[in-house]
Amino acid sequence: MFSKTCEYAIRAMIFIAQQSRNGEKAGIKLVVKGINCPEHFIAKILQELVRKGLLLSVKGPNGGFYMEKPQLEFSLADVIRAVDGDKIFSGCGLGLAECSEIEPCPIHKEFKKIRNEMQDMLCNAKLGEFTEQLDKKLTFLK
Amino acid sequence: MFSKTCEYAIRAMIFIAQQSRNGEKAGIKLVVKGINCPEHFIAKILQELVRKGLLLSVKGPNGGFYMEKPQLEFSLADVIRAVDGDKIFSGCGLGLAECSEIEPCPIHKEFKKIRNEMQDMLCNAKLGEFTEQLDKKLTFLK
DNA sequence: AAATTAAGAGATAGATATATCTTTTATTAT
DNA sequence: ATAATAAAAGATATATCTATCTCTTAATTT
Repeated sequence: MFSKTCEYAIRAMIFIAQQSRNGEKAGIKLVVKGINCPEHFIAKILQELVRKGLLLSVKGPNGGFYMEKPQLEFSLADVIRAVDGDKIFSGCGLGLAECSEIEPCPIHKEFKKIRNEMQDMLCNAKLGEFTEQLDKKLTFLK
Repeated sequence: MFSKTCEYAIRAMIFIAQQSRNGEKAGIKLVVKGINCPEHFIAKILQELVRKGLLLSVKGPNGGFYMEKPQLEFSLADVIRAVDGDKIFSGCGLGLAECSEIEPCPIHKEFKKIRNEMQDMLCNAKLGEFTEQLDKKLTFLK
């Protein structure tokens, strides 16, 4: 569904959101421990997300990645769009370049319905929303 | 969503189903014209689908790919499973190996719902079902 | 039987995604 | 100021996906 990059990104962002809501910054090694992923790879991804403003960071001792109110309001859809672009939300299921209402592929309508549901779900899922269930160990990131 | 391989496979299979229902075999060049894809690449894919029994073929003059009743009954889900495996139907949205009801990722439930809808849709879409709308040029494969 | 046609099979090439390594820059603490 | 820390950046390696090429095998037509 999503690229590996995007999966790591979502998990890391939810993890960092959790840490941030609990008043902590997360260094890269803590992120790796928290979501179980390759260190250098997630580092690259987080760099990109910082550059795009979805995430904050500070260098040096006690540095790390963190979020403030505005970042905690970003949705999973925002993360996905930043990493994978929006082809998952808008592209044709059968890969047709010209697929549209006017020139639809055979599953255009059905696909659109499901994609819209997915998009709604992902747009409504804010990064800061997952903290409690994670703290209570009702859900997991690794 | 699906791999390029899978997109080509679905389009080719729907195209061949259309030809078959209209009493024709489709050679590889006709398939390429019908769905606009790389010739050698789709050839490989169709080989595989023949091997797996989702498609029939004959060599030599007037040969080509075709389907009979049983093949026309296969669903898009069958094609997808043959090409991409069933990770799309069963894998965790965030890539967790152990994700399950017992140890769910934060979006397990929501994802499952959408995936199930997609699976239903793809299981109910039989290859032989698209012929009429394609013949009438209400839908398109390229 | 010979020539032609078209799929099957295997090998190779190119592009993209995934992962790792090294060096640099910014921040903090001493 | 200096040393230590941690992210940023750039370069490189590996794997997988996508695409192409060549040769072989099977079937048909003449």
